Amino acid sequence: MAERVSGLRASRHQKLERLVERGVDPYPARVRRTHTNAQARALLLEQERVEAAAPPPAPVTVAGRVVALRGMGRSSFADLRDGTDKLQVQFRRDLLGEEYASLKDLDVGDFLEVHGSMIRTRTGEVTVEARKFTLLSKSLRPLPEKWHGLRDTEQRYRRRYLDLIANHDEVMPTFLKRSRVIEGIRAFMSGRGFVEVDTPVLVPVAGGALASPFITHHHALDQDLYMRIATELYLKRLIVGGFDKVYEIGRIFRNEGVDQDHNPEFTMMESYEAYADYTNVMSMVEEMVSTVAQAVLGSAVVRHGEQDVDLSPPWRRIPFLEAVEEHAGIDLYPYVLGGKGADELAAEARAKGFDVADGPVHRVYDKLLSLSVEPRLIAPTFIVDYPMIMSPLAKQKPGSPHLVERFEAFAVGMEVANAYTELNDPVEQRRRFQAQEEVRRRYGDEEMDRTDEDFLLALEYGMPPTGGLGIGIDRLVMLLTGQTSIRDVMLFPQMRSRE
RNA sequence: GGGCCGUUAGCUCAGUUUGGUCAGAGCACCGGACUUUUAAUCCGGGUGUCCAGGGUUCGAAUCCCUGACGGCCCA
Repeated sequence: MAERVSGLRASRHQKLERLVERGVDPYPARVRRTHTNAQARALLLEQERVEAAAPPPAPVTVAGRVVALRGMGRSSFADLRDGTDKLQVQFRRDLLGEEYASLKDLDVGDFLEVHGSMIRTRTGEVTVEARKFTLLSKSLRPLPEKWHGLRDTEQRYRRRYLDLIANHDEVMPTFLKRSRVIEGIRAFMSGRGFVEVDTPVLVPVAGGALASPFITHHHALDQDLYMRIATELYLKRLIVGGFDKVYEIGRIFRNEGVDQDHNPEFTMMESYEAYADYTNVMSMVEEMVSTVAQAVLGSAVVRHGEQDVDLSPPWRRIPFLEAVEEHAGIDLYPYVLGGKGADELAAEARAKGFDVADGPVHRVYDKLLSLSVEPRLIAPTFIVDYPMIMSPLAKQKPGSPHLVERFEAFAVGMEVANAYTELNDPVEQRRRFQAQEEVRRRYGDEEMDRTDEDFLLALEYGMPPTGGLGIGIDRLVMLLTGQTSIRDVMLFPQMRSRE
């Protein structure tokens, strides 16, 4: 029973019916491809290179999507695209006979298998001269326009497959690079002796970051569970268990807004290295990012708007308090020492023209950093030594009781990494969690770290001094591909459902 | 959460200021011509829930209200 279709789609359905009437299977199960488009092209080039007099290469069978059709009467051309290349096909009535007429049931968007010889046309185009062709899959919808592609951002994100087809040359390379960035990170980490692990996504306590979790429920256990907001606390349990170097690349879920560099689910790489501290991690990050850039782009220099940004080590290192002092003109030291309070700081910040709300002091610190410092950090920069209140999982900096050994890495005005010398003192860790709970109660702020008793128990068994790292893969891909929206480096960014 | 902008044919977009030959163009598609095209070309054809729902009006794509979705900026 055919779906009732109207307008532009009707003609494709009519073609489909004609094909079925002729006994053609519009969706056959078998493909007899002998060469990818790239291989077929290479075959001809190789033959031309070796000797013009050499025997012509044997016929090939290629397959792909018809992305262009040019009818010329007794001869027609199609462009066939597979995952490797685009290849022209010529159909000649004198070579195809009766079969030539069935071209009229072919549409742009159909998948086709073509058997024929590799030739060069008079204009020099490498071409398959068809002797036989078989429909592999009938397309029932017209594709977006060939000149402008698909411009509507909403459609590009909601129907990414169309974006990939219509804007192939712009969009596909970004996602291929994304894949190679992740490969590059794995190679780098593996080369340094790190072991890749998988830890739970569904967790009883959403800890390890200052963020709101998604909540869900397990029916059989009759227990609420959370989607992880970090992998940190599980990876540290593994350090307790005796892994010296572990990392995980995985999806993280944070119940927060959507904007140009936030998506509720995103990909993070976290690593933990025993017997290391945050200075070792800094060196590793510099090296990793420039190595991956080199591997994926062939250069450690990326383009950001009008300027070149060199990712080669060493990166600039600026203490947190100095950075805020320099860019915001506010001396945070009295606040960090505890002499002055959060409301006073918020008032001072507002007096300097920063739009910050009253709230927990760590929020004001964070706001000042993101308003005054972050946008100016175009060249890769480490901000180091954060106020302790912002960083409940980081170890105190020796000699600076209110600071911790923490850094964040910034580039092109965006945070890309966060790392600590990990706090491994279980008594102190409990105290820090309690301080977080305290702030949560006082301000009703869900974005505070949560006490994870099972994690504290693990720490009590003893964790070696450890350097830990979290690096946002999506943002790293943005940095390396020059994209300014996280949606353009995620295949399926979060969108509101349409009703 | 606030502000601004957008939503019209399968796609890319005009048309909204000033309500009335405003249902339009290009590509795509359909019919015809064409044996070397590659944004093929030439001739003919408009295929539509103007985002949705209310309202104003003799008359609404256009003005007003509400809502949906998206983008950008701010928070």
